[in-house]
Amino acid sequence: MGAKRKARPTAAELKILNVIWTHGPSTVRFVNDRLNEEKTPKGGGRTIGYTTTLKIMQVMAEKGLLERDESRRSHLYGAASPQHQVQRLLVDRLLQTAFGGSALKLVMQALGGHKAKPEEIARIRELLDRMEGGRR
Amino acid sequence: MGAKRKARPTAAELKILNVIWTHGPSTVRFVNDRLNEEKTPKGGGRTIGYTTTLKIMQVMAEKGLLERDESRRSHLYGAASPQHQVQRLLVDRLLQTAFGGSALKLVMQALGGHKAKPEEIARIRELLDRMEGGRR
DNA sequence: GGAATACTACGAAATTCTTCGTAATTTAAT
DNA sequence: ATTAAATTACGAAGAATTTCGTAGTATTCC
Repeated sequence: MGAKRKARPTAAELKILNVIWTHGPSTVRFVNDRLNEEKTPKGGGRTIGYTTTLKIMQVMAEKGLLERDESRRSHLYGAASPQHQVQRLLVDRLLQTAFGGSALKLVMQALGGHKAKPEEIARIRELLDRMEGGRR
Repeated sequence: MGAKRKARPTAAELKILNVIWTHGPSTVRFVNDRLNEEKTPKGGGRTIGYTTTLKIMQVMAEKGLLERDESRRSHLYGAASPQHQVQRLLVDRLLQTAFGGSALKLVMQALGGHKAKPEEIARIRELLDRMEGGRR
């Protein structure tokens, strides 16, 4: 057992995880560049310092959110848990803290505020069918 | 100007909001009692101090999350925003930070991990029907 | 080799969140 | 009226998060 705690990623940590989930194991430099190339529609176009990203990623490795490969000069950090697992954790957390455990209400909120594409709606219907039918 | 809109409630603040959403405008004493009467199935049954709850609620009033009625000796705190509005905010935030804006994926996660009751599934179908413009 | 470059390690400041202790004030009890 | 109880105000400590600066170490380039 190494890093199996229920570490909940913070906002900054999630941004980093998103980069790594998208691009795979990455160096600090790469992640920092991705974070900074985001457009800032609002005035605050502040760039994140390299050592800031470094530090957070080091902390994440300690927490068990990332795994570090030190075999090369520039360490490679990979996600310790797959994206869907962390998403599940966050959804469950939100479910408990803000929706009293009612997945239905959460779903209604998620769908209610966005005009889902017909295709998405179809996908959800399929999911519902499968859940109901019990076969799969 | 004093009450800022964008205020996102923290974990502790959300617990307080849940009490107030459920019971309506409440005193600090009442909220604190509700928070402490929760059973802690696991070891850490530590009680929250009265002044802790008081302080957080005062801060929440400053942030604009709660509104305070000082007409009586024991101040009454009410929610500044309806539950659904805050839920929407939190869902949107999660959508952006962890699901890349895809409501579909969030919904799949929310539904995937829970055996929804047939009734809930039916409700969601209704919602989908309405989203598609009533016809189908 | 020596200078410039790139990266990690370390520590600490700044912020926010959470927690209380203490003092002051008001209400209730005796 | 005095004492006791309850409540608010204030401030501050502790913890977690986010931010860097500086120093040290390795790599690359004349």
